[in-house]
Amino acid sequence: MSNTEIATLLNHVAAAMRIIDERKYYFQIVAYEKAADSLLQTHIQAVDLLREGKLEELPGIGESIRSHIAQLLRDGKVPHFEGFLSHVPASIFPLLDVPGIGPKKAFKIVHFCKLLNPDTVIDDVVQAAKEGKIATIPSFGEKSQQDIIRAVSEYKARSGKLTRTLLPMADRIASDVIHYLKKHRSVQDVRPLGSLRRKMPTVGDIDIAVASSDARGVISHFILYPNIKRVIEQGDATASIITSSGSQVDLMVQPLEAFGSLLQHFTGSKYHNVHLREIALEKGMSMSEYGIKHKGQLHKLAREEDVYKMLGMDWIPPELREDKGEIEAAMAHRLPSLIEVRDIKGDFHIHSNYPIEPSHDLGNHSMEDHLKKAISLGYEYIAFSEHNPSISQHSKDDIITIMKKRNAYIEQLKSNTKNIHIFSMCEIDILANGDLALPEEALELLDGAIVSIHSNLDDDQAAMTKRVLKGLSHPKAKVLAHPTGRLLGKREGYQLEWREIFDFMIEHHKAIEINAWPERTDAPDSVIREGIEKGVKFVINTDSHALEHMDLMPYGVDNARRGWATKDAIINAMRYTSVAQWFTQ
DNA sequence: GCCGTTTTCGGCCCGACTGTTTTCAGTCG
Repeated sequence: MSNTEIATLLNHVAAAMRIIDERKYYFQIVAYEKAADSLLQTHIQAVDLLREGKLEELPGIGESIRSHIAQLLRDGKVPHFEGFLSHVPASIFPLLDVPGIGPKKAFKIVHFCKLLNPDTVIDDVVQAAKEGKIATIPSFGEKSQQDIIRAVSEYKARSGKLTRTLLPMADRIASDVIHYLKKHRSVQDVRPLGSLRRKMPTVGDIDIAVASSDARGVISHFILYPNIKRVIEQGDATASIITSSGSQVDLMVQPLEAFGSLLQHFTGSKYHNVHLREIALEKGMSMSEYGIKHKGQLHKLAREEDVYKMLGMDWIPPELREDKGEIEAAMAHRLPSLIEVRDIKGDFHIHSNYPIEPSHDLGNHSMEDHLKKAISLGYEYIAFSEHNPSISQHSKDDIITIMKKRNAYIEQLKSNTKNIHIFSMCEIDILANGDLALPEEALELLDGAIVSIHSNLDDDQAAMTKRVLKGLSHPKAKVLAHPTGRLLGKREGYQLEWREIFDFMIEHHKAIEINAWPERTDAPDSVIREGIEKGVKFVINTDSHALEHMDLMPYGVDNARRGWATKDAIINAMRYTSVAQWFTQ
């Protein structure tokens, strides 16, 4: 049973408790929801955490929920959960995915209209609305009836698609809106916030903050944005729209003197903010997007640093604001000094168009072009890492010939190139049996190899771990690329026994890749964080198949920062001589 | 149900907006 499935169940139990008696169960509800979020945010499966006695280390999971999950994984069900779930029809749960419908509304609809089939309830509720039945339910009216029809239609239009947007696309949408907002004369500052500012790999709603003394004017301007589908809501200081591309954009406006508080509030995350406000309470303060109240007086804060300072802690980089220990670290003045884009001195994962005759895709541009680009990025070194020659279409001797020729080409390139160092690498498939898809004689020609899984992705965890470790055991294998194989919104990827992988990496001086490709962002931040704590080294690579892909490096750095990476944990933040030495270790 | 540099008991964030309400419930972030 996956973390996603367990989280869904916990959320369902919480929803049932809200319906049964929200006041009575209030703190259990909050606890269950937090535990569910916590499970969704880790890439390590609950069953593994449980086996290692580490499930309770997840924030929001204590003795009680741990034992329920243990029972769930053992027996497939938990009587304590079933007790709550039996009080509500199962047909309410699909409705909870429709924006604007929460547990209470879902229950009323299902109860009054007698819609009891979970498989058809989404369509049934639209039918009931069209027949005018929804408007007759107490506390519902004509408007809410129409809202439900529209909400379901929007929900169905995007079902099956990625409901969150990849970070670069969200960046583009945000910058269009920001460009438009700046046209309003009262706007003094505009910033993208929320998960966009925290650099999450996928972004839900796009949050934007504006500093202005004319909130109404800015909001009137905002809702006239040209690429708009509809206005969701509009108030005195906030508004939300849906763009024609289907993205929700939330706007908040505050005067410049309170902008620091707004930045802090709107950046989140939810649990980071909740934790900060609890600390404020302990200090006799109360904080919101308007400022910090202390002894009856509201202190408006123009700078975000001052919000944290007033609470007695250091400013926290947005990427860390997930309530995963960053607040404690900030209070102790022990926040890590995170890696930055300017620390990056090279890129190891570049697919040029050199005719290596691979089974996977070749790059679009020449090695020479990539070198120029690397120099323009200020790199000290670069590694070429085309896929190995196809083993199904070449004999062993063919492959060795191709690789010798490539090696000679790279040697020639080296002798003609100043200002940057070149490493000769390859991205080599780890075959189903754990062997590398390149003969020994060809491997010896390389400075090092990137190894990765591209086939038989459904091996189970133990088998996949064994396979990866076997692939990594060759002395030339230095980097494990995109180590979970996930593609955001498309596939989950495979599971590895991370502790075993980490130990092996440390002992044999190898590194795990942080793949900057936005659809991958692989390793995931939770894996990076745990690896970093153990002392594992990482490499941030773009996996470029074209020149412009080399510009994706900042997304890799973002993800490394979310994993609490400092520059001393990143191989390609080291100087050339150190990297060259690392290749020989 | 979780959690701890005042606590293993007694706390538990803060606000915006909408619709159907005459003063608030539900949803969202």
